[in-house]
Amino acid sequence: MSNNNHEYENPAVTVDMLVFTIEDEQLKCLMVKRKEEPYAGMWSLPGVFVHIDETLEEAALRGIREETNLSGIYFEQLYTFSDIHRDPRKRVISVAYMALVPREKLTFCTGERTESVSLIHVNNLPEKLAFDHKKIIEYARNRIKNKVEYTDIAFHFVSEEFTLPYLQKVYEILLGKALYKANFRKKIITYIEETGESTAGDAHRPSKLYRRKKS
Amino acid sequence: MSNNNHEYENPAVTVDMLVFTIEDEQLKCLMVKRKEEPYAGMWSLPGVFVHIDETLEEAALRGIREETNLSGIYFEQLYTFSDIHRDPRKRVISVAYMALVPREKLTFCTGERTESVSLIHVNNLPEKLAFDHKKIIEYARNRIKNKVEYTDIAFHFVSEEFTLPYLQKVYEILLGKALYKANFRKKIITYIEETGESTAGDAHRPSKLYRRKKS
DNA sequence: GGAATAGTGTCTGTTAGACACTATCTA
DNA sequence: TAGATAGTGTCTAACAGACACTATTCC
Repeated sequence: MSNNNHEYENPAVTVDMLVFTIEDEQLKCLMVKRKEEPYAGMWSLPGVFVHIDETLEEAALRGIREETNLSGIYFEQLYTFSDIHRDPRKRVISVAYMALVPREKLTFCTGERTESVSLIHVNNLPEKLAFDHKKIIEYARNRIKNKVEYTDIAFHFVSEEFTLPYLQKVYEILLGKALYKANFRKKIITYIEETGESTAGDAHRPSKLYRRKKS
Repeated sequence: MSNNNHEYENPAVTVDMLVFTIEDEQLKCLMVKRKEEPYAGMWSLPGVFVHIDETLEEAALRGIREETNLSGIYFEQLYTFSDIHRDPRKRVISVAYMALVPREKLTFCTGERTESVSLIHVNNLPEKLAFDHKKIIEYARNRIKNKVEYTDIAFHFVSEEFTLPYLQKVYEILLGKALYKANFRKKIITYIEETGESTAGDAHRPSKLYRRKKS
């Protein structure tokens, strides 16, 4: 299949997964501590080599399942990274996929090829990450921030039923700025409907629960 | 390098280029008529296999230069397509790049591996295109339509100096709907400045020439 | 002056931003 | 009733949409 003419040698293709969630009022990304070289002992995004008989989406889901229990989640293709020396071993082109999940849906476990798995606060990343993964995470961070403004991706971070104070908090975390309560509610109210239920038990007024409107 | 285990066989990687421009008040895409199998005689996007020692961007520019004179143009990565059988020969993953150019900057010539090169009206594509290129073009068409609303990509279709009536026409073509002249001007005026020149010679009021503001 | 296109003024309804207010829970 | 958080009413300025008007050119 390969020969000495570089025109006919194929680069390897990987998929790197970014699983984002919100925990402790912070945007976090699932990362794994590498067991093997290169970058042994460093944090990296979970990733897999793309098999010859699977699509990128299938590879992405396979990668996610190695460390988590996730299925039926929202994810989208982010960008394809191709710097020549992004992997010190050989030429590797990586397609990044981004998943957004509510914290309650996510449980994770250490995979075979990893030392540990953890949720890393995106605004407080370790100084050095494996490969070009810092760049990839920053790219994703930016995409999220932008899309929050003109799409409904923020809803992927909350469960089916949610309170408006919490949804607002999510928006504030993703946008990185405070919002006016009354204005936020006026804008968001058209996309949601009351479930009829409320939270209760705290020493203050309970908040109503909402779900997204189907329309 | 490769063996019988499919886990270690690499898919081939190509870059497909979409060069968009506006001609005769229509959005058009540069396409080539294929000389070789597969899909000989059919229209397809210009594309190249990615060399082991070049980035995707470098490959994209190389692909563009085979049929055009373009350099220093605007282009962005569009999406990576990975359907298993998108290429009947073998497994090929393709990264699509999209370039936007004013018609005056573009000249093109038939490359070595192609029968002819032409600008195809995007709203009136041939019934069948090679590979999954129809899907790719439609994806790009959508991206352009969306980004016109919240970015300044429309400016890439006009030359450095332009009239407001023409710029409005470009917006209308990209959005696929008519705009009110007064409202369009009010919105766009903050991003541009007069050159001091005007068009002239027609049997009507000449229009002022503008350029983009740097700020 | 007439045909044609360039360019402006303005009214209206909607929305973003800011802020002050009222409501409901538990201890 | 105090403390805490949920939720509402409203003013203002900015903006989008719609439309009617004026301006400049060449014949």
